[in-house]
Amino acid sequence: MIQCEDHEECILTAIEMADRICSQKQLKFTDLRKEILRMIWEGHGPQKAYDLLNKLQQTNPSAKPATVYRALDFLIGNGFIHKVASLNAFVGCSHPLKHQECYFLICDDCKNISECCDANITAAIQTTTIENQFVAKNTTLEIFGHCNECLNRSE
Amino acid sequence: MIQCEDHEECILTAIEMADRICSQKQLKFTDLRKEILRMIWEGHGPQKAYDLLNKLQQTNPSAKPATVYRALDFLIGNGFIHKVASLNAFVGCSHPLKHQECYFLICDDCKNISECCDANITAAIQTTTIENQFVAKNTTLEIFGHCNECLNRSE
DNA sequence: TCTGGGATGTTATATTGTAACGTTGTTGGC
DNA sequence: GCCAACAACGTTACAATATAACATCCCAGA
Ligand SMILES: [Zn+2]
Ligand SMILES: [Zn+2]
Ligand SMILES: [Zn+2]
Ligand SMILES: [Zn+2]
Repeated sequence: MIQCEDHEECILTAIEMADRICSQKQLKFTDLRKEILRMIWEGHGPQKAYDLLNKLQQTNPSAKPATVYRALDFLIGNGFIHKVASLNAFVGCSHPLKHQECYFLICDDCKNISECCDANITAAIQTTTIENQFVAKNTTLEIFGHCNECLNRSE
Repeated sequence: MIQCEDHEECILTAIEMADRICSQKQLKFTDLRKEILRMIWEGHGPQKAYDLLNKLQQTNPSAKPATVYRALDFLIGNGFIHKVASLNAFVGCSHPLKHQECYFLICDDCKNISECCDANITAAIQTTTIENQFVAKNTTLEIFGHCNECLNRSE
């Protein structure tokens, strides 16, 4: 999900954005890919591949793991979703054109996940990679802890 | 591995350090746990659980997945190794007392992995988490790309 | 010596992800 | 329109990663 007021609206926006980008880039935004993207956005947090498969099988009983994983590959490859490596789960990207690197805050309690793609972090990482004479291609930053809502609730 | 001149020396140092810390903390550094830690350090990069199991079975044919995973849990829990989430692999920690959070540079070519636990990155992350009113407990930062050696070699 | 709890053994199973190959469907050149 | 090429998808099988549950062992401390 990632911070929204009207989640239906939020889902639609994400799908329309993906639709537009696919048109521009001549990518095939098939029903299957759209359906998987919708299901990822519908969940309020990281979605697991086999949960997506189970949901998909309700409307498409012949769906198989490869069905889901191929759609996920497409969506990841084109920046519409991210894989959360620490969770083996997938989450929608709220700004698929802006960047490759997304950083995440993930609440251990409510599982809410939000992107926190701060330029200062990017700069600090870049400084360190340069110091280490390393050419970075891809960065995974996943910060686990407790979100404000859960902290307040537990007081 | 992580930067060393004499890797035998490097392995021994890591094991002795773990031994000392376990004594101090009254932890049981059993033969099995020591063996798994040694095997992780012997590899020059992230080690996979089932590769460790295969090696272990050469001397301990009755070893099972749980055998390895329990030792890994102990080693992770006490900071002697880290899990590299993006790779489903495990790597020795070069400074188990210093911190919980280790950042990694991982070469896509040679698979060499080095810790890059820079304070500036930590500070940048902290600033962002505070801005987001988030209390961080655990951070995964894995930077993939190409190391200096591999860049030079390919020129 | 007894005993409680941690470590390990053992079996089974859950979860996550890919390989390989066949079929379908679209698209663009002829 | 026809056909070749290629991408998407269907299908089967399997590989790779990880955990649950319960039994047994073993040692430190009462
Ligand atoms: Zn994103
Ligand atoms: Zn929360
Ligand atoms: Zn470390
Ligand atoms: Zn390299």
